[in-house]
Amino acid sequence: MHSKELLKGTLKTIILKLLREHGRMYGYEITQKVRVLTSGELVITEGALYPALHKLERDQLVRTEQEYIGRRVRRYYSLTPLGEQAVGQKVREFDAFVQMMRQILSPSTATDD
Amino acid sequence: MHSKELLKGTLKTIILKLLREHGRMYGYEITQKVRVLTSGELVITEGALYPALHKLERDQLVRTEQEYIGRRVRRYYSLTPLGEQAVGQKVREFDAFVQMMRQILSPSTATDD
DNA sequence: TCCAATACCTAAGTTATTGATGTATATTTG
DNA sequence: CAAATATACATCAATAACTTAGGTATTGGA
Repeated sequence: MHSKELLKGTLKTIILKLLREHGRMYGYEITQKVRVLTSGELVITEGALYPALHKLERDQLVRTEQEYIGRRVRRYYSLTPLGEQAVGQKVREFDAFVQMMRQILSPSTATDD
Repeated sequence: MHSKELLKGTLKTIILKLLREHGRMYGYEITQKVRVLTSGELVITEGALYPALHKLERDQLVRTEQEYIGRRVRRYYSLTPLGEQAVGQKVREFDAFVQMMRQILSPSTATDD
C-alpha cells in the first residue's frame, strides 16, 4: 500500500469535516464512513482515531455525549462553536498546502486538473 | 503560521522532483530553490534536509559527487535510474493522496466565516 | 574586522502515527 | 446454540519524520 506518512496531520481535519457534515458521529462510525468514502483506500486505525478524538475534546473543538445502545456505550462527538471555526480553517490550510506543493511539483507536469 | 505536520512525508518527493527538474543540485541549493518556488512559504530546515538526502542515497535513489568551490566542499546530488522511477511514483502517490482527501473533504468545501 | 551568507553535518526532543493488546457486548452463521 | 465475527470503546510501546539547537568551516561584503 502507499505511504501513510502523507496522512500525518490530516486526521483531525478529516474528523472535523465529517462532524460538520453529519452533525454528530461516534468513533467507530467515523472509521466506517472514511472507509466507504474512500472505497477502502483509507482505513483509520483505532489507535490513531481515539487519541485524536480525545485531543480534540481536550482542545474544546468537539464535545461528547454518551448513549447506551443496549448495554453498549456509544460516545457521540459533535462540534463546539470553536470546532465549527476550526473546520473551515483546517480545510483551507489543507488547500493551501496542496497549492504550495503544486508550485513545487507541477512545473513540468503542468496544466492538468 | 500553518501546520507543518502536513509536510511529513512530502520532503523526499520534493527533493526527487527538483533533482529531475534540474539534473543535479546540492543541499543548500535545494533549500533555496524551495524557498523561492513557494515565495518563502516553505522553508526546508537543514535538520530535515540532510538526513533525508542521506537516506535517499542509502536507498540508492540518488548518488553524489563532491566538488570543491574554492576550499569549500559542495556535494552534488543527482538521480539514479532507480531514483528516476521513484519520482513519477512519488508524485502520483501524492496526487492520489490529494484526490483521496478530496473524496472526504469536498462534499461541501464552503467558505463561510 | 566582523557579520551574514554559504555549505556541510549531527543529535536530542517532539509528535502523530502503527500495531498490538485488552475488554465487553451484539449479531450472524454453521 | 456455539463460535466466529462485528461493533465499540480504550491504552501503550515502538517507529518515523520532523524541529530546534548546536557544531565546523569557508567566503563575501560593509
